[in-house]
Amino acid sequence: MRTLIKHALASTEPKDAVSVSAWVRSRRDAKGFSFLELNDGSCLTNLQAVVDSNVPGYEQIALLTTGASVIVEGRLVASPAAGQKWEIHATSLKMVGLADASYPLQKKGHSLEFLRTIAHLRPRSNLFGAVFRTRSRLAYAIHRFFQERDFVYVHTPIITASDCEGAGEMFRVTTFKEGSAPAPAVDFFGKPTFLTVSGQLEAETFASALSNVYTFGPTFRAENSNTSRHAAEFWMIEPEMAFCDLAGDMDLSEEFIKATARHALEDCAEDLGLFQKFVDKTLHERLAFVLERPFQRVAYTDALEILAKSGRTFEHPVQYGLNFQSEHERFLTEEHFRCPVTVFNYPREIKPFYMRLNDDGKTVAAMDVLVPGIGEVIGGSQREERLEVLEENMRLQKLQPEAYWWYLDLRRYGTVPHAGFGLGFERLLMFLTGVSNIRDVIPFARTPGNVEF
RNA sequence: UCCAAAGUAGCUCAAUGGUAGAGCACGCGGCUGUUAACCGUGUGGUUGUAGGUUCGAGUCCUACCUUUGGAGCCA
Repeated sequence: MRTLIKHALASTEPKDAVSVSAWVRSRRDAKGFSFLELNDGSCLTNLQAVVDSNVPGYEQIALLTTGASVIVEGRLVASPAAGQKWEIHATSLKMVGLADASYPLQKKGHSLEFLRTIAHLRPRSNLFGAVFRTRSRLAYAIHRFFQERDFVYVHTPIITASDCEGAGEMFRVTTFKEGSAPAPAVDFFGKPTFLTVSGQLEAETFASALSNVYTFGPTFRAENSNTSRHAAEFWMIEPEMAFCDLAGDMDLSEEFIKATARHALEDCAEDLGLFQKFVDKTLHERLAFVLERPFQRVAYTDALEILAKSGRTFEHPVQYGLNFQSEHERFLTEEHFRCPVTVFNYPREIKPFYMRLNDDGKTVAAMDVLVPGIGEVIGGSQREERLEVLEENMRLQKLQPEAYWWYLDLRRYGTVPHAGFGLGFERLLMFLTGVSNIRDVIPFARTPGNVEF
């Protein structure tokens, strides 16, 4: 039976018979025997196999170059040399698949740019193995976070007919053949359809029945964004809570960030060690800081004042009614507060129609969580639960209420104050791993002009 | 999309306008409980693409392509 390397390495005693199936990371030949560094992706650390020349299969040793796949059976014993606690002394060696000289991954380091061009092979590298193990563990942690708090997981649709969700350019979905342009009325769905840019509106319907819900799924934006923080396809997490106001929303967002940071530190310690060493020397310090301190909460107008009084000259104006620019967010999180910052109560004009109008009549109950290094990682709000106010908002933003009849129904039948937020999973991963390009935390990145693999 | 920078061997990088090189990878030989093994040796190039300037272009100019960084949009 196959033993995963992570379990072999975690062994507390020698074992007479283990079988390891893995890929060769490197081979070192000695007189009469060879060392094989084996990795099966179950953990960062390799298992060293010692293969004596009289072991069945040794005649193929010269073929076992970096990248080849093998099955090694043998005894797990304490290693006499420094560098590893356990090693396997082979009793049989079986070559499964060769990797010829064109195998592009070397034992030495590669640039992230090069590895992106071989996205099908990069999970075999130390860094990307660590990134994608961490991604998996965090996805699990996120489900656990919500499930433990009695949130219901809702699968909101990928295909939508709402063409004005207000969250960015959308991809068209059609069954029309290339080059043809018939009317949407005779297309598959009988109207224009798109890939979702957010599951929020649908999530609100379920929150209005099941109280606390969340979505966690793929999301699409057709923006021509060429940055290290944007992808055309990404995964978004959107909790939505009934009978909840903005303060409760901010509480949950802070709790969420802290829980995922704690989980990463505890559950992905080995992989985080790699990130700390090779990607971001301040990673542990930053995560510990996030865990220890409450996030700073500052109203939009107060944040404006901090920026205005900073003595800094910013490239973009600091003025009521304008969104914060990257330089402003960076100043707040990286220089002024030096920790995650939650900015709330934004001017009504710069936020979407569904955000709840505050009593001042000028601001809405919106909040953005800004983190050092990444910028905005969470955007959320208390939703407008009053039918008349919501309809007025829609008219102000030139939206047609009829198109949102089902969304408005929530306000007609047993409306409740409710709130939620959206969070980009990849941006969270960037924050928790220190990896600075979104293309390196998603298995196969889709960006303008790039859909290979 | 805008601004800036960069594209040279499979990878990482050198090369005053004057004969394209090194390390690693890979091949061969040697040595060794090795561990990014080591020593010797060999293979490896339409210098991103297309034009232009020049006696001569990897090097200078123009356009395009790609990548990176920053900006906008946002998650």
